[in-house]
Amino acid sequence: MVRAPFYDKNGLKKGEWSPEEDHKLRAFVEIYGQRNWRQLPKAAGLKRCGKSCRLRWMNYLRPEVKHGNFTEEEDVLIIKLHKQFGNSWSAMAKCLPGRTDNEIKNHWHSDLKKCGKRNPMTADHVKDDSSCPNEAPQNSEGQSGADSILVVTPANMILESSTLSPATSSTTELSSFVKDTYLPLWNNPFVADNIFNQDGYPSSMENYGFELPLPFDDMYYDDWAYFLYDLMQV
DNA sequence: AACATTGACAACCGCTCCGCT
DNA sequence: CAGCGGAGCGGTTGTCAATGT
Repeated sequence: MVRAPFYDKNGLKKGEWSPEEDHKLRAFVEIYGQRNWRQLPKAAGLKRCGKSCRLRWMNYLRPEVKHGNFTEEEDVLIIKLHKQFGNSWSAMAKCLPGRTDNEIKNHWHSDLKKCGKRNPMTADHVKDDSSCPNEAPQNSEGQSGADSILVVTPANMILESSTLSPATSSTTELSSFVKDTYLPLWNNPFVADNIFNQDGYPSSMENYGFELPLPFDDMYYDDWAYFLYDLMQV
């Protein structure tokens, strides 16, 4: 299913990897770690270029890489993420533990793309939905899309709020309590960011002039991110 | 049964980014 | 600040299997 092995003019092997090569690469990386990919093949006794070794490790040999079919949940998430990130496969991969950018890209081109065409409703359904709170695309100025608000949360986590942000979406359905208490945080993301200490746990809110009956006491920053994310869905 | 088409996926290629000197 | 090298990323290709005609 892949290119037959061959040697290029520099004597470097290309094409399909043999089990023996896989074994050498895996053993070497597990002992010495992922660094200096250019030197690695020589040190590991592989007649491959560093790039090829890196790719093989990242996409296939890494223990955390999941092999096998994508689940329905993963499919839905990928469609949502594609709405959010476009073709930033690596960003999408960060939101899908165990899946590589290459896998997602292949899956998209071979399967999900045509699903979107076939069923535009699916695409509409996920429109403007921020499905991954971990990452958001930024332009060179560190901003996302023109109409977006960037919410920087702990650990440099960035939430992109599009038109669905609480400030602009169906606020009528947003309880006044939530609006009055959390929207100031929403609109002051850097304050929100500071409520967490370096370990990712919340510091005292009174330090920042907030008296919130919060779920914060035992709220880790991930929870906080998802809490904001949930607000966006209101 | 033979041939053509499509799907799936590993791997390659070229470009960009980033850190170091 | 510029140049260089390594790493990472996204697009593309090549090949085989499955399916259709």
